[in-house]
Formats: sequence, C-alpha cells, structure tokens
Amino acid sequence: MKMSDIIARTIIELLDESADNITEIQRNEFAETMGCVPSQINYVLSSRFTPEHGYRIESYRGGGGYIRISRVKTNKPTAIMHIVNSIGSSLDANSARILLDNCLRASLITNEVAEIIFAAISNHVLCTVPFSLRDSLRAEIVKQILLTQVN
Amino acid sequence: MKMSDIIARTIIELLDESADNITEIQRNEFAETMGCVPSQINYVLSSRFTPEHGYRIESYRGGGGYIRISRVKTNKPTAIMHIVNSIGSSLDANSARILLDNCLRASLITNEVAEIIFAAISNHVLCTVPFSLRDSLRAEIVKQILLTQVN
DNA sequence: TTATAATAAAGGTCAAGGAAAGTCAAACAA
DNA sequence: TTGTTTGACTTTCCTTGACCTTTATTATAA
Repeated sequence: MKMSDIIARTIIELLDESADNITEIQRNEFAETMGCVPSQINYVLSSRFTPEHGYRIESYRGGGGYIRISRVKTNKPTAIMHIVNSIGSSLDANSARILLDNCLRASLITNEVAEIIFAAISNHVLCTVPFSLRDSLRAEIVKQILLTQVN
Repeated sequence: MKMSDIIARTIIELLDESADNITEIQRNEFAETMGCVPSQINYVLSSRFTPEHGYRIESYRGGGGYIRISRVKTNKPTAIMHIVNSIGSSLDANSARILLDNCLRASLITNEVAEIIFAAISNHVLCTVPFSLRDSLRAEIVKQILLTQVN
C-alpha cells in the first residue's frame, strides 16, 4: 500500500477518534512516526484533504507550530435549499434545464441525479397533464427531488 | 491461439478464482508474465472487458498503480425493463410503494434512487394535478425514472 | 531596562525524478 | 477489411530533498 494512502488513512483515524472532527498534528513529528519526509504530509493534505473532499486545513508556523485538520460539513444543503426556495411555484422547461445545469456545475447534484430529474420532467411524463399545470408540476417535482439531496 | 485470447482467458480465470468477481493486476508485471507488451493489456481490456460485456475497469497510475477488473454480473436491465413494462398506464400510490420496495429488495435501484422516486410522486407534488390524472402521471414518472437505471 | 539582532523551531513551496498506466498510429495478420 | 501486435510518446501520481517563510526565543547593545 502506498505511503500516501497510509498517511491519509491515519489522519482519518485521528479524526474518527476525535470528538469534534478536528485533529492537530505536528508536521515533522508526524512525518517521523509515519516514516516519511515532512513535505509528503503537505502532499497528502493538498491532494486528499481539500475543501472539495470536505476538509479544512489551518496551520501555524514557528515554534509550537501545528497543522489542524478539520472535517467540515459542506454548505451543499444550504446551497440546495437556496435554489429550492428560488424556484417558486412554476418552472418552465428551459429554466429547468438551466437550473439543473447550474446545479451540476456547482457539484450540488451528480450526473445521475440530473438525469433522473430530466426523466421525471420529460415531455413523456408531462404530456399526460394539462398544459396549464405543467410548469407548476415541474416546479414541484424538481423541488422535491432536490430536497432529497440535502445531505 | 491469439495472444489477446490467452490474455482474456487468463483474466477470466483470475476472476473465477476470486471470491468476489474482482481481480487486480499490475499492467507491466502482468504483461511480463503473459509475454506481451504492456499496451496489449489495454487493447484486450478495451475490446473484451467493456461494460457491455459486463465488466468494469478502474485503474490508478503512478507508483503502486494497478488495474482493477470486476465482473458486474447483471440482469438488472432486463429486470427493470420487465417491471417498467408491467406498470401499465396507471399506478396508484400503494402499488407504487410496493413496487419500489420490491425494486429495492432486488437491488435494482439504490436507496437514494428510491427516495428520489418517492419524492417525485409525493402528495406534495401530485396534489396539484386532478385526481383523474394522478395515477397515470405517477405511472409515467416512475417508469421514466426507472428507465434511467437500465445502465 | 528596553530595543534590536541572532538563532532556533516550526511549517511551506517547488521542481526533479521515478513508477506506474494511457494513447495512438503504424505495421501486420486473418 | 477487420482485428491484432508493437513501441514511442504522454499523462498521472508519488516521493524526495533543497531551499524559503514565519514565529518564538534568546542574546546583545544602548
């Protein structure tokens, strides 16, 4: 197993053991116990403990310096709620397309979920309901499905 | 017998021997034991171990890299199509619940997808459409979303 | 005593080198 | 023509070490 994997796993263990999803390490000392060179700690942190992965890194240099790694809950739920609230009671087909595109680009939903939503609001589905109801129904479907994604 | 066939057969043997239909190879090393050039492994994988053939390939480069080949063994598409066809043009709420439950138990859909479908056919969504249309709309939504799950 | 300079103790950056796997097109075979 | 084999070149990921920056502590000069 690769050294970087071992280091990453160890950090995650430290976080799991912590009560508050925060752990502090001293880079040189930690590298010593891991049996690697200090800068590899930086490599692991910057390649696997990024904000995208749901982590936050703070550090202080100088005597008594340290690296603090915290597992942070994303603001995804907030972002999704924001979007859901912005939808209102009606959503035309084109707006839906744009909206889902934005969600995708912001990584708020996966490709799979986007496809599902498109399927659920496809013409094939909506043609069964009267024209006058389509936009409001589309709005509801999109909102309800997006709400399953807050987490 | 062609080299590519020998390689393919060897990979299948490895999969048969494995308990979980997953095997990992190191490309260069494996090519060495097969007596071929490394890139031929890629050729074999891309010509005979595609998703259509029921396989999945993952790989990592760099030191300690590997190629993981898994046999996905799935009649999922057929099963889903069968269910979709059985739905007909109307689906009441209770039948939907049972149907999705069955899909879940048969691992045809994930929990996440099930939740999404429930959200899409929730009362909150359907209350905007006339009673007379609800069951047919529910049928359409469920069918369309299920269809996104046939790989 | 206080202001400043030197030193020590951290962590950060970056580029080079190595170890894989991936790509692609040319040659070859069925 | 279609499928196979080969190897040169590319890309990705990992490891290492030399050098840099920041902060704290200690020594020195006014």
